[in-house]
Amino acid sequence: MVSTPTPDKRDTVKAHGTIRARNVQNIIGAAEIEFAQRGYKATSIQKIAARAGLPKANIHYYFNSKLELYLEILTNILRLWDAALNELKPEDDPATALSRYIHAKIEFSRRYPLASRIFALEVMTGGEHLRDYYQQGYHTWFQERCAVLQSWVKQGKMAPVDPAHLIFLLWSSTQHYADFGYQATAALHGDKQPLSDSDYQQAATTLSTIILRGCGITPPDSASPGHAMKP
Amino acid sequence: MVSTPTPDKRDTVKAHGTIRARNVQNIIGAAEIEFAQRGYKATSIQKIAARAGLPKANIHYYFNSKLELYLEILTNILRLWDAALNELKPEDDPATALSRYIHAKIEFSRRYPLASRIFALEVMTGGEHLRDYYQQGYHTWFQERCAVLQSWVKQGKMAPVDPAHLIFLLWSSTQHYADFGYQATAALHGDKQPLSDSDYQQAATTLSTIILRGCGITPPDSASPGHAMKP
DNA sequence: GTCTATAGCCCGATAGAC
DNA sequence: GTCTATCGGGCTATAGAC
Repeated sequence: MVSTPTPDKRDTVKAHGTIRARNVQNIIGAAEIEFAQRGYKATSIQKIAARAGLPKANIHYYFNSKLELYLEILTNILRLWDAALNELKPEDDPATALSRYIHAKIEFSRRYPLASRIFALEVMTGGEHLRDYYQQGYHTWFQERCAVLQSWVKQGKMAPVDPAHLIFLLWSSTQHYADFGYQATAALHGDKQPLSDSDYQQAATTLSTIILRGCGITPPDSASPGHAMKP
Repeated sequence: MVSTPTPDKRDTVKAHGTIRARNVQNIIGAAEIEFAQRGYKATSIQKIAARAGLPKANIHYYFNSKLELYLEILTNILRLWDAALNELKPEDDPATALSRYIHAKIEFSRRYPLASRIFALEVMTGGEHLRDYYQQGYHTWFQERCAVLQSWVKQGKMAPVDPAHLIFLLWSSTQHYADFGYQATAALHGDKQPLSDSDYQQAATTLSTIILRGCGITPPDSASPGHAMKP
């Protein structure tokens, strides 16, 4: 899920970097599982090494420290994280744009629950390693995203709702299926069988239905095209 | 926030238990802060003792192990956690019942963010200490709660939506302000000033508006009493 | 590039003086 | 009831043989 870190000794060895790349990927994959299961501090390099099938000193060979490995993973998550929201534009039709956004986020929860959980654990434990990220223009970026939703309200495309809290609603309701997947499974199925594809589909359509109607938007594929909306 | 654990030596000392009770409360309060900040495994007894202003051996005097102290706190949270949802009854008017539920959960996030975060961290890291709780009738309890919402649908009190996913939506959207409070603060205010009372009010009214309208329910205090609803 | 051995630290838990 | 001292163990990180 990431490019190779600082290359070294390009000349002495054959060095197409294939061994390095393979090991780095292996370590990152194992680390994602472990960090998602316990959070940064409670995860030991020993466990990561065991999952990767390597002696733990090898982790230190590719990543100078536990923190460096963690930041490598966390930074990659952040890069992906806000991409979806950036695609919302003032000229969009909110019916299709919001519905697509909800389905995309649910799909993200289904496919990359580890990334979602690593991010959530980081935020919930104080976001110590996100301080720079949040202080470098995050507030203004968020305001710009709110402005897009606000422009839909002004154009009469949706009912007047607080854009910031609507965004929080979109985030929380969709990420719930990754972050609280264990609870959702226990509630829905009781047993250990994980959430099925149809569970995720049902989640996406239910959320779309409620949130779009809640914003006074007629769903794109809905049956009743003439549902009224208050100014 | 809890009763005293196993009492001992009731006879030899004066023993109104006032010293014990005070120390236990002090330790639990400090432990809640620490567990909420880092999760169970990453929290050390040393940190708890430091925050409580005691030598760490004293924690072991009142609680035999770190796990016992943690379970004491976690169990108390669980006791409170589902009380609000249990108050929803088939004969209720969903407009007032759901609105009240949303406001109550937001208020809970505002007043007890530590409890919410401890619970969330526990679930997200696999719920190792919740296994008994989830396996002892949790599934059937959840189904009963869904049945209440389903009865509202059948009575024509609200639009047909999947009750389970509606409950997930209610949980996730309200707990978001406790669990992701740090992110919400960064997004709304940029600076370090925490979420204000008016932020929580705005959250509650926005969520109520969207979710109730999304379920085809006319808000209790709303202006238009005749808003139509699909069967 | 790989792996063993170990230094140096912090942890949970306990013993025992006061 | 309180607190110091300490044991045994797991941790991050590094040194150095192969």
